[in-house]
Amino acid sequence: MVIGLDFSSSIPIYRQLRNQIVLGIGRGQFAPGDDLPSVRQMADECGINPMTVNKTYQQLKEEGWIAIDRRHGAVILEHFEGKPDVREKLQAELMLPITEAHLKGLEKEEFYQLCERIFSQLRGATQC
Amino acid sequence: MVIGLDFSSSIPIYRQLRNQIVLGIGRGQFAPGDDLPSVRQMADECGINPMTVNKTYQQLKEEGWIAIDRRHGAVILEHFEGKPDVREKLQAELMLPITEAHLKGLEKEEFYQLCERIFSQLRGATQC
Amino acid sequence: MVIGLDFSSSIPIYRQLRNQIVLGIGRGQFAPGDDLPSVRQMADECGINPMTVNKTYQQLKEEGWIAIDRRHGAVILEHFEGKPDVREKLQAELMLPITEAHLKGLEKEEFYQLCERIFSQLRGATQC
Amino acid sequence: MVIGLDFSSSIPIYRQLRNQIVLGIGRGQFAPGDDLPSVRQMADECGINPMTVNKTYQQLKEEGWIAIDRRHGAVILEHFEGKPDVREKLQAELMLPITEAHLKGLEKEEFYQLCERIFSQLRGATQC
DNA sequence: GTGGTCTAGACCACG
DNA sequence: GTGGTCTAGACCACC
Repeated sequence: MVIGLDFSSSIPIYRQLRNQIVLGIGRGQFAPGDDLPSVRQMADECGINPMTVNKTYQQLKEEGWIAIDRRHGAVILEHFEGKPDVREKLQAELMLPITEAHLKGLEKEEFYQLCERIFSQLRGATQC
Repeated sequence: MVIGLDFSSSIPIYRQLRNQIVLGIGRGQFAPGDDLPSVRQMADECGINPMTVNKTYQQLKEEGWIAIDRRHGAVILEHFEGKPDVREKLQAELMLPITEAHLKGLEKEEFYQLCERIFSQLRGATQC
Repeated sequence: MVIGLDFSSSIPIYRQLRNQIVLGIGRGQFAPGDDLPSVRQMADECGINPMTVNKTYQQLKEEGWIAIDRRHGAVILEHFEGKPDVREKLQAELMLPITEAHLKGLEKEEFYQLCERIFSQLRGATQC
Repeated sequence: MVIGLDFSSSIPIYRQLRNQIVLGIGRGQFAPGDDLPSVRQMADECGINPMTVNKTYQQLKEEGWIAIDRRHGAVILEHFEGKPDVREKLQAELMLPITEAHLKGLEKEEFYQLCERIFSQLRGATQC
């Protein structure tokens, strides 16, 4: 797995790393039961501080994506039953990008095509 | 226009304000040609410092949403044809929320319903 | 003569107007002895405040470009013998744009071509 | 590097600082990959407020001269291939000074000598 | 240590 | 009246 980090982004590194891992799970590059690289290994690969990786892993654990086992390190979990506010959270996250894209002239159809493309890259997604 | 700011959010105030204004344009609460409240006025309304509002306005100007006329203050612009990378930006912004929602069990259909609801609130959007 | 003003520019209007008039003199659109429009007329044409035009004219007078005659209004002068620091001032003004253009990859030859083009538009310039 | 600021100039400090840094890059005093002093350090050296330096750095970042790395602060970038309108921008910037100098009697040859002198001070410039 | 944000209050130029 | 700039001093997140 290749992790792309942008050190000059305004998004903190630990958060970028977290996002990349979640996307990796979505794409099927990490399957439930898989181990994540150890904190050190990941830190070396990415050229960042182990503390930063640690923070990422703690967050992923709190969010229910992984379990951290003293003996085996971080393991991807099977079910991601997080908080039940998926819809509200999603709506809040979509509102701004959709509005901006609309104002900049993007057609709704084109928007849906784009969504389809994203869905098609997801593991186990219903193809349309 | 009522601007809702969350002072305990991790999103900077100047950015929240910027987002609220863009959403306002999307909803048609601000129409092209309209004046935005003056920096001081907006600052008073929101209970924040004028410099913070100033930063927001500068950003909106750079992004092409408004022009700051020496004589009349800030005015909403007509065309928002900014950079041609609307699609790429949108895709980058959608990737993560869609992936997360999918992994948490949200069906694609439900996702599209949610998008429709957002679109239906936009000024001049094609109703489906 | 058409005056182009940008009301959202960071350059004050009175200064933009001053620059446009100097450029007009350079192009030969205003010849020595010509009258400038009256303050009112100019203000109307440009859609700006007469006070602003007044400020421009005062500045042009101080800089030695025009004379302001109570009876005839503003007249373009023949000789523009300003302060003798033309070279130093010019060097200071050229340093930054040349450096930036160079750093952005503009070749020296291209730069000189561009200068030639500007010179060729000047009244009474030696053609090369 | 010595930064010369004129506190009585009409050009804002943050802009003067920005210009000085770009000139420094042009002269080779800052090479790609070099670190700029930290915001606080630069502020101390120049005797100005850190926020002012911050504004300069943000502007340099937006203009593509530097990147602000979360870990190491500001770094001079390698390529300055920004917007493709270098020529137009340059022309707009040269028009006025050339016109004024011409009207004040400066010969074209003298102008070119002056340009040569500026070019000769640039890092990696072709000597003529 | 770094940069990022925000405030309060001041002063200035512009129109 | 408007926006633009600057300061001093504070607090925060990140690494």
